[in-house]
This record gives sequence, structure tokens and C-alpha cells, in this order.
Amino acid sequence: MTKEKYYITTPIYYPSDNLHIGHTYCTVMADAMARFKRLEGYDVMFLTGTDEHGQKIQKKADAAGATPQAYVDHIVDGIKKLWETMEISYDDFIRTTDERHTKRVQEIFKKIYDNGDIYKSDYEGWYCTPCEAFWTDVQLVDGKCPDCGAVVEKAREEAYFFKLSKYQDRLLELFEKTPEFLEPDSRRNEMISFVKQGLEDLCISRTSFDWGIPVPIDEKHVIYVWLDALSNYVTALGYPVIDDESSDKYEKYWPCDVHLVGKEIVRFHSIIWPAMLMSMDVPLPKKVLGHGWILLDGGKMSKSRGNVVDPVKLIDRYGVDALKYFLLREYTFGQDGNFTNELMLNRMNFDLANDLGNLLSRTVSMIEKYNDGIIPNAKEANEPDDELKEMAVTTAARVSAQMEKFSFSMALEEIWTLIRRTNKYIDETMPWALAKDEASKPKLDTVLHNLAESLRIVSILIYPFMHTTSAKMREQLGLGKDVAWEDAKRFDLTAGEKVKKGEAIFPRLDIEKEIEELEKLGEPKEKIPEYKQEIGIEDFDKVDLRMGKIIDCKKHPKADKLLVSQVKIGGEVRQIVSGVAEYYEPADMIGKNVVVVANLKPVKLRGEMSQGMLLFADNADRLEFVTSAAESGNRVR
RNA sequence: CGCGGGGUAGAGCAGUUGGUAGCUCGUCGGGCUCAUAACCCGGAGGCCGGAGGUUCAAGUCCUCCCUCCGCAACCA
Repeated sequence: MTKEKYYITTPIYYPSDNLHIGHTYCTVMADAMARFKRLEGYDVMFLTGTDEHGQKIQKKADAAGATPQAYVDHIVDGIKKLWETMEISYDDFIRTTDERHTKRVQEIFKKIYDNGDIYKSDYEGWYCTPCEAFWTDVQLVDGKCPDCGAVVEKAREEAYFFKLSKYQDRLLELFEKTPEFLEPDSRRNEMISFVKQGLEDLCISRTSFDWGIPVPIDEKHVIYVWLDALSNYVTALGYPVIDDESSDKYEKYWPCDVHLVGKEIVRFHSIIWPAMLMSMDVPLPKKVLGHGWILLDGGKMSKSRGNVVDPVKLIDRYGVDALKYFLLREYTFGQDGNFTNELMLNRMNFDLANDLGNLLSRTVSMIEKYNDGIIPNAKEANEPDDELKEMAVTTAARVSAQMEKFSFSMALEEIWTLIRRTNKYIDETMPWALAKDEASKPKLDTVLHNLAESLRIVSILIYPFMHTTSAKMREQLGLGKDVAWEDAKRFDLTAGEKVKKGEAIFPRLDIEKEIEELEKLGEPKEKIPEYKQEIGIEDFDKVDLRMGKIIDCKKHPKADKLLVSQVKIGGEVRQIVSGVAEYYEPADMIGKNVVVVANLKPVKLRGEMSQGMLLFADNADRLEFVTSAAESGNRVR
């Protein structure tokens, strides 16, 4: 009998920075699902990896004085180490710089080209460097990149295009006929309206940088992000087949069961990716699932806000399983959720230490104390016994049902309902009272047995989420290492095992103290400054910095983040607009001495002329004046 | 009329296809002493942001409004 297969992927991460808890969140979910499916008996393929090409990487590598390859190698090592620490059970890790990937991406390009869906055009458009994207006049928002707001440059170049527009109708049909292809519903609705607005053909090659996979039919070009990155889901399986290399994996695992992705990249996975596959006449993945973000202080996590939570620190302190449990239990799939230390510590303490840890501890203690550490047989069955059994053997099915929906939180909640019920069972049966009377020994044996059984079942149920804890529990209970899901549906599998009390599996935390400690940990974060590209003195000389004095300031009439200041520089008074209205009232500005970039080309900002720029220094969540007592008009150098 | 996400007990969140409003923490009272000052029981605490509408029935569906939060418009 061949096992049913299950193929799940995470996005391939862009290694321009270290990963934060958001990436961890996604990967932990995929891992839990992969482990769950394996436990249920599926033949699982769990793929993750890194997307390593592009101009951004090239620039960063240049700035660091390294080759792009060396640069990404280093970061990828770090990512792999993180996944090792997190005990992520991926079956394959694909890098877009792997040869197995690059040569297949070229094949994919050729295939789509041969099918007539790629054409060359002399393209003139607006290019946004950070996004690596071209935009049309219509798409630009006030002359800037509609995605990131960066300044765009007019760029003209020869480029290859993918006929995305051709697939518009088929995509709509896909969303409408197989709604399960894209979930949650809110994301699908978004995509439907996006497609209905009309799809533009997609520019899929670049000539302005060369850190990428060369276009096979035209070596001047490199393939960029979409075609390159998205293809990883099939190239990792050995598709397209090249020469006599094996395509077993592809035959076996494709089509993919789930692409787990963040909501920000749902569009690429649910529109561009299927269109590419349609063009190649390859079956589509069964499902694209968009999860929400973990927010900090209600805002998006980002380096520039300095509020990135470092998963490694949390693991060092509380262990992998505690962190994984928190991530999977706290957040509802698809929805954004808040991260705070307090939320996390509460979960760890109340659910893990108090409910589960303590239950194991008291159970093992009682078996040691009342039956020489041997799990007894059940001798009878009364009402509370039956009730406990009934719940224990049926929990697995409820967990499965929740997992089908990717409701990790609810799946864990089901398990904890059993844990709480078991704690309650102890109070109902009062084994310590039974132990006082020899006559009630059969009853006591029954209770101890049932407790051990319940915990045995829990150890199986939590395995996909916390396999290390599962192993610790099983060791204390004297159970074997092998965990089988089916055994969670049966009672009375233990008798005669020797339990052995060990350390608390989750020590209780002093929450207030921990919060304090975590805050301390967060602060002295050694900032590793990422410098811009090196410049010569002649470049710096181009910047004319002067002392200025703000003699008047008012709010920008048509922009709520801007202030309009009159700045006296020597004998001249200039109007300068700055984006500091969030931090300063006009009155705070007046009278301040401040460093001015004096030779900046004047521009109009929302209708107000700005002749220069005031300098400010980031300081936590505010901005400080860059100032000096020197005379207005004096040079700053 | 920019896009998106929210408003449910003191706090943080769930609420599947409409059918008695739930969970955790906190709080108050009680129980227990096997256990990690843990565990168990009970109580108080909600006009489910507002107003209309559909319906026998609305937290849930429809319309409008208020409000909070991201992003963008606008950080030279």
C-alpha cells in the first residue's frame, strides 16, 4: 500500500536581512502541519528555501565588499542554523542559486517562450529599484512607486514579457469554480477584484543588473524575481526533467497541496504562479493559504522601527517548544495578531507550566508514591472514568478536523480541553484519599492508570507541535519513543510501565520579572549598522551642509506629516519642508539651530516649495535635532 | 468616496453554514493538599461600536454612519 502524499511549502525567504519572528511564525506553522501529516501516515514533502537573486542583494553585497554569492552564502547559513534551532523538519531546502534550480528556471523560461507566452519588447517605463518593478504611468501614484513610495526612474530597455493578461479569464474562473484554491475568503475576494481591474503583461527580465539567472535565449538579460522565485516549488522536485535526471519526486508530489504564504505575497502565488503553470500546462497547486502578520505594538514589524523580535533570544530563554506553542496557539490563521512579551509569557505559564507541566508532575508523583512507580491496570470504570476516557479517545479526531482547516489554535485548544479535563479528574477522584484506605486500592489503580493513559494520549497529540516535550513526557511516563497517531484513539495501552519523575518540563515563570528581563534584553541590542555604499571624499564634498536657524514655522496646509519652516542661513531666508509634524509642533521648531543640506535641488512638496533639507537623528521613536551653537550660515564639515 | 484590518465582560481574544454569547487572564467566594504557590468548583461582570433593514430568529446577512489602527497620499 502506498502512502498518500502531502506536499507543503513555505515561501522562499529573501536573505537580505536576518529573519524575524514573522518568518518563524510561517515556518513553524508549516512544520507543525508537516509533522502532523507525517504522524497521520502521509508521505510528506516539506519544502523551504531562499530567494537569493536580485538587485537588492547585489547592492548589499557590493556595499559589504563581498561577491553576491559569498554574501548570500553567509546569510543562508544563518537561516539554516535558525531552522535547526527551531527544529524545523523540512525535507528539502532550495536556494535559487542552486544549479538544480537555475538550469530548470531556464528550461521553464524556454517552455513558456515556446508556447508563445513570452515576447520581447522595447520597453520604456518607470522602474522602482527597491521593488524591482516596472510601473506604467497609470500605475504610478504621484510619480512614485505605488508599492513602496520610492522615487522611480524612467528606464528604457529591452525586456521580455510574460503574457499574464492572456490568463485573466482562466484565473477568474479558477477563483470562482474552485474557491478552495485561495483562502481565506477575504484574500480571494481581494484577488478577484484585482484581476477584474485587468492584468498587465509582466516584465520578467532585466538588463540593468546581472545577479540572476541568464535568460537562456538572450544572455544580456537576467530573469527576475517572479519566474525565478516562484519556480522553486517545482524545480525542487526536479521539474522540468533534464536529461536523465530523476523526476520521481515531481511525479510523486506535484501538484502541491499547500503553498503557505504571507498575505503580502498572496498576489504572486495566486495570480502569477498559476498563470505560469497554465502556460506550461502543468497542474496547479491545490491551495494557496495566506496567513496574517504578527504585529508589534499594533504596527508592522520592521527593522527601521527597531522592533523586530529576535526568535533566538526567546528560544534561549524559554525553549523551542514554548515559543512554538505560543505562536501556534495565540494567533488565528489568516488574521493579524499582536505580539507582546506578556501575552507570550502568559501562555507559557498558564497553559504549559500550570496545566500541562503540573499535570504530568502530579501524575508521576502519585504513581511513584502510591504504586511504586508502576502504572497499574484499570480495575473498574465509573462515571468520571468513562467520561475521561470518552474525551481522551475522541480528541484526536477533533484535532484532525481543526488541522484540516489550518486552525492550529483550535487544534491546541482541543488538546488543552483534554488536559484540563484530566486535571479535573484528579480532583473528582481524589487519589490521595483513596490511598489512605487499602480497600479502595482497585479504585486508586484505576485512577492512576487512567491518568497515565490520558497523558500518553496527550503526548501523541502534542507531538506535531512540540515533539521534544512529547518525548520528555513519554520518558517520564516510561513509554517508548515511537509515536503513532492511531494510538491516540485507543485507551488502555499502558500497564506495568515504570514512571520516572524528571525535571519540570515547563518551569513556572515569574512573569513580571521576565518582562523586565526581556525589556533589558531588547535594549542593549548591539546595533550592527548597515552602512551605505562607500563614497569618496569628492562625493561627500558635493553636499553643502550649513547651520541654519528656524525663524518661523507652520503646519503644511495640505499635508499632516509636514511642517514648513523659514530657515535663516546667514543672510538668506529659505523655506524648507520637513516630515516631522508627528514629532514637533511648529512652536517647538522656532528658534532652533539646525543643520541644513543647503545645496539640495528645490522641489515642491504637496504644493509648498522646499529649498533644502533639515537634518534629524533617529532616536527611539522620535527625531532629534541635529544642532550646534555655531553661527547661522556657517559650514558644517 | 484611496487600499486594507479592527471595534464582543476590567485586559487579551474565539465565535464555523443566522438558532440560549464563549475561552484565557484578572476579580470575588469556596474546595483540595497529589502537584511547578500549581489544581478543581461556583459567582459577579456584555444593549456583541451606532442606526436602520431582511428574518419566526442577527454578534453573524444587507445599507448607512461613528471610531481606532496599518499603508499610501506627504517625510528632500
